[in-house]
Amino acid sequence: MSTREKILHTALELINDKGYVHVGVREIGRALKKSPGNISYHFSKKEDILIALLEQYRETNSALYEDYFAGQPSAHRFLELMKGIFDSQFRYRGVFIGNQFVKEEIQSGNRYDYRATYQQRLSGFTRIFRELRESKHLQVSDEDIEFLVAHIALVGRFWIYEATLFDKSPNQESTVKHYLDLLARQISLFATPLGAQDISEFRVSQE
Amino acid sequence: MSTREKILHTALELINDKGYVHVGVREIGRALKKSPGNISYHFSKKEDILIALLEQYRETNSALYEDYFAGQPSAHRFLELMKGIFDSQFRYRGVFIGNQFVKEEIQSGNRYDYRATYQQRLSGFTRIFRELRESKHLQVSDEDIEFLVAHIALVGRFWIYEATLFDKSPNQESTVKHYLDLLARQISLFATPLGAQDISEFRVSQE
DNA sequence: GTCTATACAAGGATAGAC
DNA sequence: GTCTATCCTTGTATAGAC
Repeated sequence: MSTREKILHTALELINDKGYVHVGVREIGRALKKSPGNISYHFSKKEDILIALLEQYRETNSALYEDYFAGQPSAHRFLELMKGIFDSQFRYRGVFIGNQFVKEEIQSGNRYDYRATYQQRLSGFTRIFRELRESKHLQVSDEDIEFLVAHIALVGRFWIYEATLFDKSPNQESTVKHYLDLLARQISLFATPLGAQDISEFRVSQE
Repeated sequence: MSTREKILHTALELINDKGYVHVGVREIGRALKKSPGNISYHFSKKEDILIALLEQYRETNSALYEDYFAGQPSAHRFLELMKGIFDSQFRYRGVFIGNQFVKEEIQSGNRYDYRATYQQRLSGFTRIFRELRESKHLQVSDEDIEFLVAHIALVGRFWIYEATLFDKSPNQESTVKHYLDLLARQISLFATPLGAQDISEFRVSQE
């Protein structure tokens, strides 16, 4: 593992544990028995570490979406996709939580074009729901789809904040299960009998 | 207005505008033509300013809940309550957004017992939905209520994060309207004809 | 190209004079 | 209640060794 990769690995662990603002450049160096200046050599700004982690996260997710779109649309496979995304968000939780910076980076769009990725994700979800309508898993109007997409955009982004709000280090399995369950119940409200069966099968498979 | 109140007022403005981490003690002092040491005299730690603002926010909200529970339960009045809460969250948006600290304060529970307040709010929502069932506005099982409460807890806390994610200073009226609308649509899914009429009346009144 | 040592600036916190 | 002076930590930049 290169020094750069080691830094990212250690930084993510520390950030998940203590939060971005409380992890100093000196501390990352100490954990790796390197000098703080060496960290600066690989990442000239502390924020650059966060950018690199965000990039890793985005690549993981893009692969998950590609997998989904390569197969047949179904409520079951959609929930599997969401489980993959939630697991990956959990792994990178420290990157999202409690730092003004990610927000600023998103707003400035200088280095990490989050806005474009986000728009892509939203149209991805719109496409997913339209396909689930065509495949008779969901019975939804265009307005319903808009509503569901807005819902997923919010829940899918902020569940991890809520999960770590009262519990500093929650259990990944039960936490992801809880929020997936909420999501499953939400789309159940628009499911056809076929979709409902698919969803209940998924929920059983997660027991 | 006492110096203490002036500090809180100015700090909230600056924090809403620039974010907590980017507002320095020296800067608050400069805006008030006071020395930084004087700010420290009134609030020995920068975090204490945030605590005091959280306290103001909580008091505003408690009054709103009391008003609601003093009257008759209805879907319309419930949405009015939520509008009051959303407006107040908007006013204090900088306090919630982009700082690790509020989270830590919640977790430690040293000075600001957020956990207890939060639990109160959750049982408040459970009560509200049970009453709306009794008054024939909603047709919900106990499981549905649990689901709706979980939903409101998440959306009601994090909509303001989402709203400021891509837009640094969003328009209060249209933003609150958008998220209230999502909320109205969500409870519409469980509404009786009476409740549905109540909800659509509310939506019309917000045009 | 990789790393260490070190200097500098900015911001929160504190002691003590008035 | 208010101010000045000072300390300490932390992000950042750079000179120079290997």
